[in-house]
Amino acid sequence: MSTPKAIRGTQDIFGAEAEAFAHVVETFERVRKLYRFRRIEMPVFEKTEVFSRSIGETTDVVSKEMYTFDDRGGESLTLRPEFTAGIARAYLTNGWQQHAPLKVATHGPLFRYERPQKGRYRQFHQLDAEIIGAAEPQADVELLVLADQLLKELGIADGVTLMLNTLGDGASREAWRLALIDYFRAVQGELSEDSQERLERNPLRILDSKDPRDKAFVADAPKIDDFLSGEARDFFGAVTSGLDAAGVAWTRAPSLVRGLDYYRHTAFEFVTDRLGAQGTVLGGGRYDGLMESLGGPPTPAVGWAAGIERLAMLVGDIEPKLLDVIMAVEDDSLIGLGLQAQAILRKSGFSAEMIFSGSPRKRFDKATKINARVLVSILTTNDGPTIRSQSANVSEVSLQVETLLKTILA
RNA sequence: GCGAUCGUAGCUCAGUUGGUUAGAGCGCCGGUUUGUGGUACCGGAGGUCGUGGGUUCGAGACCCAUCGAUCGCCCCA
Repeated sequence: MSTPKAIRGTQDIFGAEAEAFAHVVETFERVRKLYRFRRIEMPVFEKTEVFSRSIGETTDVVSKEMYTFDDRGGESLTLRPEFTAGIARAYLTNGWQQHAPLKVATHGPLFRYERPQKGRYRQFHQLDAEIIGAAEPQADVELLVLADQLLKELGIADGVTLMLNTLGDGASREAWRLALIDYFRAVQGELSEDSQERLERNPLRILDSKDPRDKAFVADAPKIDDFLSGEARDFFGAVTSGLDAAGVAWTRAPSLVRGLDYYRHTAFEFVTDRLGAQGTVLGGGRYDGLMESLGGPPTPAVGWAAGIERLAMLVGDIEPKLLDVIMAVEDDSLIGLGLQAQAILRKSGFSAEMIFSGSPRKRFDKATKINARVLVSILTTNDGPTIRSQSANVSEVSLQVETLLKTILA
């Protein structure tokens, strides 16, 4: 009988990596509460149109990366490739408008059919924070300050830079897009094959091409700043001055664009060079047009998502807290005594583990190999059942543990 | 979807130009020793060499396909 293999691009996370993963999530939960973002839980799948209508039919995510299937009733469903669309749908279908402006946060698995590589998986995990129903630039600022504090508390802010741009309002963005098409079409033959194709589908994407043939032209390409309406310029100015006031460092990235169609105004990425090709660790922006694409009223909103795996890689190994007590039961007739001691210790708030299998003579040796504050052996001596404990360093914990253990045989 | 590198024991790996019964360390199990903060020695279990074809007298090694991993492209968090 052969054992079924895990699905390509999925991960079974264990040990130090799992601890780092949990640390990222726990830190996010702690920080998000400081900013009063409310926790929400979302379904992992939605009707396919939730994503296709909001993210954009022509995007790579929708056109070739979604896990889409018909359920038994013949309805087309899709495993969520991102959080934002589902949250927008929930906002509309649950009447969450009554809570606007609504600050929400969640985290969990997402699914995209991509070629796995470093920091990229088919089932991956993100943190997500959104503010829905707030048109003010202060909402953008709050979200970015939250992101900045999260990275700082994870201890990885030093290697990560906030790249910031504005895409302008709908009209600004469209005028810029047309100017880019004009500009690049003139040199179309000299662009990379990928960019020649992008020219039709998503010309903004040419701006962050890595191909040197494209980079030569990107430098002199039309700048969004020349197409911004006065209102859009003021909005971006308010975001940047807000960040300055809050002490968040940022770098203007005039060619930073977003891959999804719904973004307007503020667009940002926190990037690092420590993760190879997958350098974006947290990204997002304002998506004022999204609610309308789902049939809702015009609703301003901003949000971001962060890759938990990528953050965990930057955080590095997190060692679990040192074990308080390791016990070796060196006599099978005393296992009950060991269980009693273990229960008392754990109920008193100390972590404890017990070795009671294998050769009785080797149990103590095994116990010594496990790093713990207190080493306890339970054995039979001339005085009968005996509990001995010792610790490398006398500490509050070791004293309390010894006191507890003394009560057992007393 | 495209390219490159790689798949040998639970883990890390060795295995010569193709040549007997595929090895080591760690880990695991047992024994002896030691006798209380990581002792030493002896023994044991564990492998259809990712999978399927092919070449050959003979394949872990060579060829093809396939699955998977890794790193890029692309995409994105």
